Amino acid sequence: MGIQGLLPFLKKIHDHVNIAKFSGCTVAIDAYCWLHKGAFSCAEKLALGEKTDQYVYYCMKYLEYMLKNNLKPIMVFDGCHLPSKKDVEKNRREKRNMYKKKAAQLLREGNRAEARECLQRCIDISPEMALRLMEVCRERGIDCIVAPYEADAQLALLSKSGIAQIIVTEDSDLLLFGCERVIFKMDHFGNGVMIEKSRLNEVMEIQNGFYTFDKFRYMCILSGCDYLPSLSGIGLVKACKVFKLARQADLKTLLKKFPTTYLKMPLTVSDEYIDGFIKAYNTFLYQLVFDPLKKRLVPLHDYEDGIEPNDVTYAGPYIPQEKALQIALGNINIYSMEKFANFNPDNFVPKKASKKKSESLHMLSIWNKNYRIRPKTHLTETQNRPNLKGKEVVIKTKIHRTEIVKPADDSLEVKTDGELTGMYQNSPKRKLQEISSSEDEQSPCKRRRKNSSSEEELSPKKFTKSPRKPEFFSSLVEADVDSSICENAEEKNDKENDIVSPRRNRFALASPSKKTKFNLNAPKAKEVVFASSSSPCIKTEPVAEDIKVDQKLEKSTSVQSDIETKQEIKNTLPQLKKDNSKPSNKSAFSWNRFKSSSQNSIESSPHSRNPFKRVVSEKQITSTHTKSLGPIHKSSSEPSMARSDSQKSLDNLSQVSSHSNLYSIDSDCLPKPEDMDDLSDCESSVRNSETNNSSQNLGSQNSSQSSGRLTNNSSQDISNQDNSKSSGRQINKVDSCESLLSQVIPECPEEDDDDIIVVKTEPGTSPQESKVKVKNVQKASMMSGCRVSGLSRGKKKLPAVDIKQQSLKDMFSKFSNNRNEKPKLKHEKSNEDLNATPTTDNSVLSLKGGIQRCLLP
DNA sequence: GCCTTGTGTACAT
DNA sequence: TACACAAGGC
Repeated sequence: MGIQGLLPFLKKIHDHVNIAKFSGCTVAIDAYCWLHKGAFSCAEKLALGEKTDQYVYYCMKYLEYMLKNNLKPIMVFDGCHLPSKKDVEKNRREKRNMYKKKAAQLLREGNRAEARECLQRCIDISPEMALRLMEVCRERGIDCIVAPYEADAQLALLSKSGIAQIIVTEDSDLLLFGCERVIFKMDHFGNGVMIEKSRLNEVMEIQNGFYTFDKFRYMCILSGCDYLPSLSGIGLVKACKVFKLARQADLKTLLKKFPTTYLKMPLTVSDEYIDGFIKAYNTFLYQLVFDPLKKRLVPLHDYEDGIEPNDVTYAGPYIPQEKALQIALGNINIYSMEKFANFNPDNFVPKKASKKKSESLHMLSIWNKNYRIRPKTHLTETQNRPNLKGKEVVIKTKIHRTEIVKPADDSLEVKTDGELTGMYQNSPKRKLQEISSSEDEQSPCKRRRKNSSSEEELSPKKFTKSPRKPEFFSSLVEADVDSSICENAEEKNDKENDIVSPRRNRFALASPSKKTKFNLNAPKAKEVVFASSSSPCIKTEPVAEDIKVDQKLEKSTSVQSDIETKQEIKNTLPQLKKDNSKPSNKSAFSWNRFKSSSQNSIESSPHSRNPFKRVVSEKQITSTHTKSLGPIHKSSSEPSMARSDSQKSLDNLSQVSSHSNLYSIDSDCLPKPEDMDDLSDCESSVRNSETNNSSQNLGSQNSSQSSGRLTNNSSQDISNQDNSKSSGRQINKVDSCESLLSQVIPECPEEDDDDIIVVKTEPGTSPQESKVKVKNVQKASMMSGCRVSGLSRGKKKLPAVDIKQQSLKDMFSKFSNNRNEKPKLKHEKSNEDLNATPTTDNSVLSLKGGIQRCLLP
């Protein structure tokens, strides 16, 4: 989700680049983004449980481009769900389930196109899919790492530690985590939008010296992030205004008074919101990540004095080191927490890795003992660009043919002088002139700014248009530019100029009108605390729940669902030749996960706690204060608020405000690592209670199903479900969904002898009545000359697929060719027949469009 | 008029 | 997941 509207908000500092320019660098990639996009193209197959590698090929296209351009990609995968993000994940899961139900309903109604849309919306990337991609990547010599929690934080670690110089993602959160350079919206040809951390101040328009990265982070959190919903009526613009005007106020006081002081809004900020704010901030700071070089689980940033790991378990409960390593290597299924691979980097030899041996140690695998981080000198040049004034240098600049300036109707349009000037200045020829011209006294930064407005009007692919790129990248990459150039005296001048250059902070020279009204010397003690905690600004649902409990409960629910499924199959499918009782985990449409996903029984767990409920013990207050507090009313005269200062000022709040223990989130309210080992008892008790609940519900559900009626408004039901409903109700909901799908399974009046698969249509009906046959599949496939998914020609039986997936397949196939005129084949009915009384005969034939192919003359 | 918020749509092939 | 757009509040 990220920060809503952040990327458009940062448009001013969008830098259109091609990643090939970073040749020789390491690129860390948010693998989930590509997987998700790749899965989009094969959503149906995934939903139907068919084997496909389409999403792998999709990702490899990007990676091949990078390898070709001498980049070292590191694929970073998501790990366990973070307790802080539990609500977000739950909502996503519910949405996916809703769309699954909707898809089934639409298929039943014959609306295949819309059903496909729904299936695309309920794409879920399973650990198995991630594993498949990892396997292919490793064969190609590409490093992969699974984050203990969020890939975002893991990517940030790679950036922070210097392992990766560039991050590729679609998630704007990466900027909050502090990544130096992030490329968004990258296409297969490496074109994307780069945002640099060092330029964020240009957007916030904060006076020179008053900007800190923390302010940017505060702004984003205030506007609403994954860990904290925004206050009503507060978006990025208003949040920016607040931190633009605010100077030395400590955070808690600032949050209390900002609506009236800076925004003139009648908004009351509750203490709960402020607590949530601090937690969100800490989650960005201290989320647990895996350091591949130390091979240890570490917080993204070192804990400040006064903060103990147990205080911030919402940023990721501790995981034992060996387990964390196995997760990082991709050997543990992060859903089931069971081992499902056995990758050992010490023994592994990639088969298809590039044979070209690099001498650079930073190009080795990060798991290799000889791996070394790429020297920083190459990249610092990008920040302190050499002043080329008076220098004669040879610059190699690759002109990328990918840029096509679409003439559109330019020729027909009447251009203004400004536009024409802009076009001229942006023409490639002109740019080369600019670069090579030593007479141009403008700094690269000034040129860039000058042209930025006209760039907007020209081309959708602006990356090659930016006049800053050639010298920027040539300094970074091309060896022809003497790197020592930036070490001479002129660099010093440049640095001095940089202070006032627009590159650093174009708003640094604030006009008098922009002067802050904020009194820098106002003592914090005088800040008025607007005491009102009654505002229902934020949800106070538990977030810091133990992830282990979550996983175990999820598992236990899925065990329960397995039991139910098996029982159903036992009762209704005596003739089933293969055991389908265990739904395929490989499917994005996995019923196992579908069922387990609706669990919210954790809320009823004795271990679930409300982190917002604060119980402050005297011991904690003492420890927090003695450890972390500086002078209480220290009024810094320094304009720049360093992180440690802000941290201290935050700590000070706990004394000033009535709410003590600001930083020390009460450990009594949060699960501790040692708690995690004691939860197995909880698991069994919860499982038992769920079994009871579900069995009762199952009974009632069956009785309602036996009436032969569909709960037609089931999709509405699910969307209207109150989150606070009991676990029993949740299971009921799942059952109702199951019933829906059981209803969509087609019936066939005919009987035949070969290869019969029987699936349940309705509970209570006899197997004989509910038989649906797939007739002579092999014959049909051979006759038609088409390939039937999952069925080799030598085989006679259908592949063992989940029954409900099979039913969906049937539904799909029934409606897949409705619009296509085609002659009848043997065993095949007309379209009208299909619509009237669908049979699975056709479904087998028409899978994967095989019908069309076999009809070719 | 500015800003937030909700809805619809594209994403790949 | 992000963007574009429209509606609605202030």
